[in-house]
Amino acid sequence: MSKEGKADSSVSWQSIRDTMMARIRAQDYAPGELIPNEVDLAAEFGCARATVNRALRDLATSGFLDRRRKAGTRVREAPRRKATLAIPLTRADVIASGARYEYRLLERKLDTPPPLVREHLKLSGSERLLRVQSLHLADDVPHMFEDRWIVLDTVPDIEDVDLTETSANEWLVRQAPYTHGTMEFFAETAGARGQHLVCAPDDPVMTMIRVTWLEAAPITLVQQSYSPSHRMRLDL
Amino acid sequence: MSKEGKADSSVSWQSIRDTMMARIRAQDYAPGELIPNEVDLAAEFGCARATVNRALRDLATSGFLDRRRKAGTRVREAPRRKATLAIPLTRADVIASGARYEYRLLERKLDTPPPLVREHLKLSGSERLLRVQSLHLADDVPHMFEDRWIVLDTVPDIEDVDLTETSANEWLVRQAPYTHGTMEFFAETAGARGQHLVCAPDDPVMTMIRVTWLEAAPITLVQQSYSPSHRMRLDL
DNA sequence: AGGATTATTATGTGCAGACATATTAATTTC
DNA sequence: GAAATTAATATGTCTGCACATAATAATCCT
Repeated sequence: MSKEGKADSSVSWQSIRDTMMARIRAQDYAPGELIPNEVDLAAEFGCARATVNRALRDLATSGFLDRRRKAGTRVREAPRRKATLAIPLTRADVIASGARYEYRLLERKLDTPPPLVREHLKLSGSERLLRVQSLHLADDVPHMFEDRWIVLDTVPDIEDVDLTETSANEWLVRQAPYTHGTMEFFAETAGARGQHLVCAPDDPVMTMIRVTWLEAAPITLVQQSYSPSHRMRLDL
Repeated sequence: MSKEGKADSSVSWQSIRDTMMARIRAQDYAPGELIPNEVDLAAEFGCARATVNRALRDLATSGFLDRRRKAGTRVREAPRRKATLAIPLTRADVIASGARYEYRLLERKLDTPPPLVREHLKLSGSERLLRVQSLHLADDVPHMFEDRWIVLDTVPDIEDVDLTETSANEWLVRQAPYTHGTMEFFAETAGARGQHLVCAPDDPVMTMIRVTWLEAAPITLVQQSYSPSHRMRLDL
């Protein structure tokens, strides 16, 4: 009983968020229904409207509330909850799992892309492309096979980088920030990659294709195939 | 030339965020380095500190900046960009893709879970479980096969729901909000599910296992296997 | 010198007030 | 009665100020 002079007299936006979240869960506010407006809630909680605003804004970006000016705030009927999937940084992910990480450059050469890659990267045909294939291991076991195409017109500097030590991904993440991109996940058979991933050609593997852009200029397309035993885990 | 009296005199937090983002991209602030503090930036932009704070906070949650009290704000060396993966609401997803959605209940019965399911849900053994298998179609083509276990002790109400019309997922999303959960993605062979997904037993399919909880009580475990042609797409 | 104590500083957050903006509701006009 | 105008309202955001908090830097004491 000592320092309840000031800080305790005001209410934190987190506590309001938690209280409102509990009410939504308990269906004190029915799904689809309007909740009290910010002024009323501020009066109820005994705080400024800005504090309520911060709490409700947070719940809205988390997908539990829908807010519109004048129309008010209502509880989402089917809360669209999202898991955040961080773009894989294989080295960090492997080390975080407690395993020893190793990277092996398999091939690096200027190459002509197949039609599918050209289409993904929206290439005109005159661009120079660097193709890099590599293998990432966890505790000496093959973890992921990577086949990458890099548009040298967009990131010319990478042509002089030694990719035997640093993976292309790590260099690009640091040196070539992208503005946007897309990811695709699907299952397919290992095929020839089974050789690198130490599995049969008809074993199922999870493959991710990622394309990144710097505004309108394509940077890289990478296809990563994970070892059959790998599972991608996400928290909700 | 009319209404530049007031609104224009203040700077929006979005414009500050965009300016700072451009500087990070252009490496005006080097990776790993401190950027000016909020007071200085506010002076530069001619706005209140709170406005700068909002902009920088946004960039921090997007993964481009690291902020610590007293230590200041610095540019992340390897920005950990995240894609938000919304939990699949199959009906909405199929319809959004422009296809006709159809749902078929295949089986619904009280059943005893195999050890793997029991382990995932941390069951003691005394719980009653409802097992629901269903097929979701897009334009009359099998899209996803679902095998679900529902813990009736946690959501007793679902025992009386007619699951021939409404899928268990849609009911649960609306009626049984969860506090947290996990998702796992991996590739496997279709096996017996090939019968429902109209593919060979050794065709590779992408499977997701999702477990959700209401505090410490398990709600449901669902295993969804997608048609071999399906690709999960995300924007970055 | 080493360790404990005391400033100092940058971010985090709260408040009251003001105006902006998007919508919806009410009202007027034809 | 339909269309156009006007009013009302809830959220969005900015300002200026104050104090809280965490972490570092400086200082003091032995």
